[in-house]
Amino acid sequence: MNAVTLTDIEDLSGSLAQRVYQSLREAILSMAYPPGTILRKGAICEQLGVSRSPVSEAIARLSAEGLVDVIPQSATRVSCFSMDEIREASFLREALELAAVARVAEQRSDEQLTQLTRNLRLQELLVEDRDFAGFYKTDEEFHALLMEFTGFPGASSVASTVSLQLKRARMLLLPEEGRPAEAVKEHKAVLDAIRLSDPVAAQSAMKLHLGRLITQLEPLEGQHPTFFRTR
Amino acid sequence: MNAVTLTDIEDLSGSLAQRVYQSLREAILSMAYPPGTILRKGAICEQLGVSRSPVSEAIARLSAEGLVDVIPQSATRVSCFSMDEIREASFLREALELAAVARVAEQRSDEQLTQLTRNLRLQELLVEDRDFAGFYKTDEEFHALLMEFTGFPGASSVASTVSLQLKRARMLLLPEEGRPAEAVKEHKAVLDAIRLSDPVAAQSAMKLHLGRLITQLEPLEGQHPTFFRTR
DNA sequence: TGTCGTCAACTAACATGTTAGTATTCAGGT
DNA sequence: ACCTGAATACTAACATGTTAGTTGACGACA
Repeated sequence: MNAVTLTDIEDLSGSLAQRVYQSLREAILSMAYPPGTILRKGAICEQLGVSRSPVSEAIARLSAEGLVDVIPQSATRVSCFSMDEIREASFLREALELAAVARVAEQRSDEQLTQLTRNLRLQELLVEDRDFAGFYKTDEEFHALLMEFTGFPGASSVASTVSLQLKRARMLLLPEEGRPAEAVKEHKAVLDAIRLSDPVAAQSAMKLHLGRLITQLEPLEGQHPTFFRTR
Repeated sequence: MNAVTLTDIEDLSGSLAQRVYQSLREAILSMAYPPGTILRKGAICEQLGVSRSPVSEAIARLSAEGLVDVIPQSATRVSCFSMDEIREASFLREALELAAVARVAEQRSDEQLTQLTRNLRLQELLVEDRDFAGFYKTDEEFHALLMEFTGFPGASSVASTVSLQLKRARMLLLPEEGRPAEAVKEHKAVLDAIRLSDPVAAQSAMKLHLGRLITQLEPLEGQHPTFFRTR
């Protein structure tokens, strides 16, 4: 059991520890390792063909990001969701994205506007083709572009780190008919406000958009009780 | 040379790695290890009387937080400031604190209001006594309280992680006559808006306050060129 | 004298051995 | 049957040994 669910680290670049980290992270975010799964260092070492050092470092990082809980001298398991943490992540993400979108609306370049427009066009095409996986990826890229266009290179990674739990919880959402099309419309509203250099309008459009996600996420606790921390 | 500038890990709690991390972090933030200082794992192990494992883990964390730069297979040094990074940290911090203060203004409890008021009173007393170190600490506590009172336990630590570079750069500021008294006034404006449950006023008061810090920090690049990354 | 290539010394990165704390199991007693 | 506690098996945490990449110094050559 527990066959090779980890992506081979040969395909990745960087230090061993870095590659192990990416492999584990991918497995956790994709729910290949569902919440509660116990991670055995020994098994991971064997599967990936590395020693315990890089695995330990990777797990330490995952622990810092809240993706795993390590119980001292005992075990380390994939962390369960908690609706409180999800709300917290949503709050933090909203704070960052609202600040970003306002800034971008104020001082975007034409080139940046073009890139965003192109991305949005792509979103429309993908939804039309009912390629939801592709849309999902392009959606994330849209938000990442906005963070990048603040001119602060680290902002994007902080935002994505802070919303890791959201990204993971989102995997539980069943593709809801018509939701992607709505999301595109909301993105469009954000982009229109940016085009008009109207930071306030951009913020409220973005706030509306982000509010939808947390609304979708709320009922999850009832639907997947086993994935949530019992209080 | 390079005498015992590290606080003894005996005084701290938690795992060894945790204690080493705290000790190093303290040394870097207090500028006992100024930017550019080369960290030798061997020397640190000797000073603290531990092996390389916990030291490596600690350095990995510091690296993730941007406090040290690791040059693969070669060396690890305390990271230099860059004004771009400082501006980025300021942007991120502002995003988080504005969101927090608005939320607190909207849904604070009376107990929380009391705690903030007590803190502010203490600030006044410390400034009156010209106890600037004490004021500095209470100032940070004020901001930490606001993050805590959002009801999101992790928000406070995210905010402080994000603004680590600000905290460090602030150590370079010479105590400017009258600045603490002004800061107290600005805090007071924030608190007044919170008392009146006026999120918009609270945000603009906070924005004003945080803007002051970055203004003070800007000239630092010229005053301490050796601490800044050369571009 | 200046430049290039080789070599030695040093460091982070990785592998592996050891310790100590935790949880489970199972025997013995009630 | 159920509670209790000692012994055991397992894990993370820590220590130490090994590898490999980088840097800087030194010497041969132009």
